[in-house]
Amino acid sequence: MARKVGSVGSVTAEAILTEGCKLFARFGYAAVSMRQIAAAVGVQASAIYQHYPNKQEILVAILNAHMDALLKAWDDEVCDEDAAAALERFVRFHIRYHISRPDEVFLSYMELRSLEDQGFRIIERKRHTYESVAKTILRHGTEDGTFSVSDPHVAAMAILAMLTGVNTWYRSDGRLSQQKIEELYIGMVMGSVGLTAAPKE
Amino acid sequence: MARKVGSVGSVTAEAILTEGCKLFARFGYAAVSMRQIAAAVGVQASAIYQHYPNKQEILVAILNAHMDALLKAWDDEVCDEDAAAALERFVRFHIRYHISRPDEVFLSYMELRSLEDQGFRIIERKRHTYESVAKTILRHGTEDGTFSVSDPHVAAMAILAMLTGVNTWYRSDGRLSQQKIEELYIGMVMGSVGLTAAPKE
DNA sequence: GTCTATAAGCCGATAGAC
DNA sequence: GTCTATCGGCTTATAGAC
Repeated sequence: MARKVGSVGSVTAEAILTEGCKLFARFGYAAVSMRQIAAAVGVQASAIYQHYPNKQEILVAILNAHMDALLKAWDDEVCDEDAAAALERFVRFHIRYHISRPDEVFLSYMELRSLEDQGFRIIERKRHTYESVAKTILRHGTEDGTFSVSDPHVAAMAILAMLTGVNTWYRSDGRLSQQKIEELYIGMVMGSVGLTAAPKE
Repeated sequence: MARKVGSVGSVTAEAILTEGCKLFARFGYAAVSMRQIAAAVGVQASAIYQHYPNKQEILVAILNAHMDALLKAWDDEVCDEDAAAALERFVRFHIRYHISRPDEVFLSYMELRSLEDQGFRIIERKRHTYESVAKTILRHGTEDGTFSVSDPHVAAMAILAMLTGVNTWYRSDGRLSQQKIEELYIGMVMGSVGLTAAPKE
């Protein structure tokens, strides 16, 4: 298991995040020891401190990377279109992205409480930025008369919770394909903002 | 702090659940020590073992009591009515009940992973029973033509996630009254199952 | 960059006095 | 029913060899 010779630091640093994410999601931040993470990576616990100053910074790095990747992925996807098409695109994007990273998603919802002051503020702000994506789509669609929404903020929070909830029951070998799930949720989301028919089909 | 004389065991047993719930919700099950719980109750750690055989059983007792109270509260509320009225009643009930017990709700979603085999199965089953309440309302309403729902199971999970999500942002001193929140969510839920107008107003 | 060894302290749980 | 005292084990983090 020793990798003393020929080991590459950046590989270890990356593996610490990958294995830490899996373990934190499975057992909870507080329940996972540095020894457990080290064992999963294939090094001794003390080697971790070459890459992260303490356990807390591992969690911060995982959540930061997740939020940055999420925001970047949406930036790559977004384009100019009407409100209904934008909402449909967002629903598909959110479901697809969140289903593909269940551990990171679970962590970023459940372990915010394990973050200390500065890390908490940074992650919370990035989360808020992502929530604003949904809120902005809903506000624009409401202002131009496409949607019938009383409170865009509440509607955004409701829709985000609904979509993220897929992760609690989705199984890749389950009854429904990802495509089918996207369509079911698009139907419900569109209905919830006052649109009766799906924009396509 | 000692209560050696005149202490009543059942009061301590109850306080352990109350304080344990607060602490577990705030810091996570694994991060809370028996000493912390004991300090919050006002006894020494060893006194806890008079009431619960170990830490795990405290968590099980908290979650069991929560699920039993939730199912009982719905049983007291339910009555014979049409599907739209039943769904509206359920939405109001779920929001009201969950807002009033944020710690228990957070725990029952986040610390399922901290439960060992038997406790997990018991709690999971009670959760499933509660999910069936929503599912049954949606299935009946779909069968009699009230709702337009493609998949009652997915719709139930989506609606439950949306409603439970209120707890992530609700503040009792916030912009919106509980009454107003219920109405906003009823509007969105009704829309998501294909009903355009609210049954009242 | 990773190792071994270790410091200093908290953990869950138990024994026995009152 | 609660206390004090304690056991063995595991924790985060550091020091110094290679």
